[in-house]
Parts: sequence; C-alpha cells; structure tokens
Amino acid sequence: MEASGSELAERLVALYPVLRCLSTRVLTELCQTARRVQLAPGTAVFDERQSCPGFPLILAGTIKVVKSTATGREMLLYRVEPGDSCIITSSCLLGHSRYSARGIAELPLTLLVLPPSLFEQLIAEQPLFRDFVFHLFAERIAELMQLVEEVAFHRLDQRLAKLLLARGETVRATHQALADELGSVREIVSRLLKGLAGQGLVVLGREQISIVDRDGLRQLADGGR
Amino acid sequence: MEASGSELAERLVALYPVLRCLSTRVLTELCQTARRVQLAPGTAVFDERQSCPGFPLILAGTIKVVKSTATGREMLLYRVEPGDSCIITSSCLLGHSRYSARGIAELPLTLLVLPPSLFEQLIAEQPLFRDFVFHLFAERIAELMQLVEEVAFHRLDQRLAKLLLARGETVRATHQALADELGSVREIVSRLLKGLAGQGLVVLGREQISIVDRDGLRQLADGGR
DNA sequence: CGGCCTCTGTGACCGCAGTTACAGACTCAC
DNA sequence: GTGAGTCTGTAACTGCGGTCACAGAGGCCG
Repeated sequence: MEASGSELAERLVALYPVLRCLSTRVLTELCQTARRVQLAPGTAVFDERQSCPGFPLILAGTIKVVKSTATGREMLLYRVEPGDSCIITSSCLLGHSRYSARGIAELPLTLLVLPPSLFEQLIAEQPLFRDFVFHLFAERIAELMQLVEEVAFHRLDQRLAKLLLARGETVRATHQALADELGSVREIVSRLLKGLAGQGLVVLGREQISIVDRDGLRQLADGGR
Repeated sequence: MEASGSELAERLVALYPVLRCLSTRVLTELCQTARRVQLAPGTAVFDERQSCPGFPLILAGTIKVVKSTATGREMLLYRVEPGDSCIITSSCLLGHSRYSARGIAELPLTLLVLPPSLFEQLIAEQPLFRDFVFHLFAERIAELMQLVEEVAFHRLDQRLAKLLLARGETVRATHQALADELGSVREIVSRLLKGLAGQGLVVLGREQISIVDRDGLRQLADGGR
C-alpha cells in the first residue's frame, strides 16, 4: 500500500511547506532517495550515545524525546510533531556529534529519513530550508531554557497545572504518563491531582482529567498560590 | 587605544579560526561594519524579552547566561567564552524571536557585534561559517538537555561536586556565586561544602575551595554515594 | 463468573533543600 | 584602631517530593 512518488511529495509539502522552495525535480529525487521508516508506538527511534542515520521528516505520529534514569524515572524534554523536525537529530548531523537523549515513537510513526549528504546539500543550497532549520533550533533552545527554569524553580503542582492546560479541555492520560512527562513519579501526581480536584479545578476519572476551572488552574500554574 | 583594523582582524582570526575562510576583503569589511562594545563586569549584555541587535563575537571576557526568579535566585544556563559565540543570540537572529534569558558580563567584556544583515550574509555564503554556527547550536542543545537531566534528577551535592571538578584544582568563588550557578542558595552550598570538607574531599578557605581528593569528588558527582 | 492486569487511592515515613535568624570572622577604608 | 561591609558558619524549623507498602476498583479475557 505504498503511496506513489507524487502522492508522497504532496503529503510532504503539505506538512513541510518550506519544501515548496524545491524544484519538482529535486523534490522527486528527495522522495526517491529518502528512506521510509515505520515504527510501532513505544519503540525507540534513536538512543543516547548513538550516532545519527539521517534527517527525519515526520509524516505521521510523534516522537517524544526523553531523558531517563537508572531507577526508571523518565522526563520529557520535548515532543516532535509532523511539521517540525527532530532538531536533536539535525544537531547531531550538523554538529557531527551523538544523540544525547532517547527518542520514542508515540503513535504509529512514519518517517522519511533524508541521508546526511542530501540534508547538507539542502542546507547549503536552499536558503528557505536553512531558515526553517534555524527556526527549529531557535525554538528548541528557548523551550529547553524555559524547561530548565521550570524544573529548577517551580513546584510540581505548578508544572502539572501547566501541563494539563496545554492539553486541552479533557486530558486522557494515566497518572504514570503525566509523571513521566514531569520527571516525577505516579504517587505524587496522584496526590497533586487529588489536591487540584479538592480545589475544584479539575474532575478526575479513569485515565482522564477534565479541567473545570481553567482560570484557576492558570493562576496556579503562574505561581499564584 | 583603538587597535588598527588589521590588528583587530588578527585577533579575531586567532579566536575564531573559522573566519580564516573569509577573503581579506570581506574580513576587513567585517571589522569596519561591526560595532565594538565594551562592558564592565556585572552589566547586562542582553535581557529577557528584548530583541537582538546583532551577532556578537567575544574578544575578551565572558558572558554568563542566566535565568533568575522574582525572589532573587539565579541559575546559570551556560557561559560564553571567547571563541564560541552566544548561541542564544544567533538563535534570536535566525529565529527572529526574542531573548529568553539574561546575559551578564563577567570579566571586562569586549564584543564585536555583527549587524544582522552581515551575519545572514555569512551564513548564506560561507559554508564553514555556517558549519561553525551549527556546531555551536548542537553543543548548546546537548548541554541544555544535560542540564535539564541534572537539575531534575541529581542531588545538589552531586551537582556541586561536578561544578567544583570543572573548575580546576582550587576554586576561587564565594558560596553565593556557586549557589547562583546551581540555582540554589548560599546556606545550602555552605552546608554541603562543609559536608565535602568533612569527608576529606576539599579544604575550605575564604573565597576558596581546594580540591584534595579529586577521585572521591568525581565518584560523588557520578552518583556514587 | 473468576482470575489477571492495569490504574488509582492512600497512609506512614524520610530526607533534601529552602527559610529564617543570628553570630562570628575577615577585609578594607578611613 | 574602629566601623562598615562582605563572607561564612550554623542551628531550628518547614515543607515538598520521593519511597514503600498496601488496598481497592475497573476492565479484559478465558
């Protein structure tokens, strides 16, 4: 059930408008030389201290990039969605270094992996593509700095509140999953959620948290007691 | 006491070998169009939510890039030395976004600030310069990810040990300064240092910590109890 | 229905880090 | 030398977050 070359090109351009700057010839070539990879949820996309096989464009699914400890705790650094790209990978490619975190497929994941040579060529020849990549870098760096600040200075209930707010009206996730994003453990998340429920900010259900007082939650997230 | 153009060019190339890839014509032009800035220790080089005046090359001194809180606590994100460049700035320039942290001059600081247009031109036309900038990005991202992990998962005594190890044989700094790097407070650093001294790992003096058992300290830093 | 597995709730306990509030020690300027 | 300012030590207390050890509760499957 492989999409034809031109179908693929269309999907690609829809997700990555920047690729519109390529001539159809280059784009076709890209689609042909790039390796297509499918991964089941939960499988590792890349691992710490590994070197890097190419530049991935995400067609479907997401990658969560995490640090984890020997004791099994885990912490989300960021999430890569279709349309942006795994900047850690570009950083490895361009910096000729190794991964410094793990990437894990979250939904069924489809990638198009550009070989390094092609990636370098695009960077060199396509100003818009280059801009696109730089943009990603800039965002990630800002995000990471923000994350450092939050982990260093904010209480866990604030960070939890913020996380919930970012997830829309009702959040479908286990407490364990939330803990893994925050770098904490299940029991604490349960305890804090109970606290939030007690304040009438959320309503809890199995694998589900419904936000009922968005403003209150935001106030908490912003450091208001 | 202004250095002549060619003297400046020499200093620049000595610190930034990558600039060797420029023709002397371009290099001279660079020296002429770039703005030279001198700042006293402690003054702000840039501030959060500010936008960005250009790409700085550091001729002398260092910049510490920090996040700080309303309550006066402070945390070092990284330090910029002559030879590397303030990547947060490039990220602002290239991502057309704003600073997300503060930069503070540490020693008497001398910068050469390239106007954005010139910077973009170098990025576009000079593959080696581009590579250089990408390299910086890659390193910073890896460093920041590492920092997140440490703040999230490591105890303060471990992080303190690591910090001391990175500073050579004897560290000249106040406890407050160390606390500011770690995102902690003076009393805790004092307490922990006393602990380290008690274990025979360091010897304390006024504004000075001498490492006497490097291996022991490393063991502590690596998570060994 | 019964058994298994995952998810959640909860209480007791602990330790690290931060806060508050001092006191003493050292340095430097006058 | 005297006093101001900075740096350090330190004790008492607090609270957050983590650990341990369970007990239910809901879902899924045979």
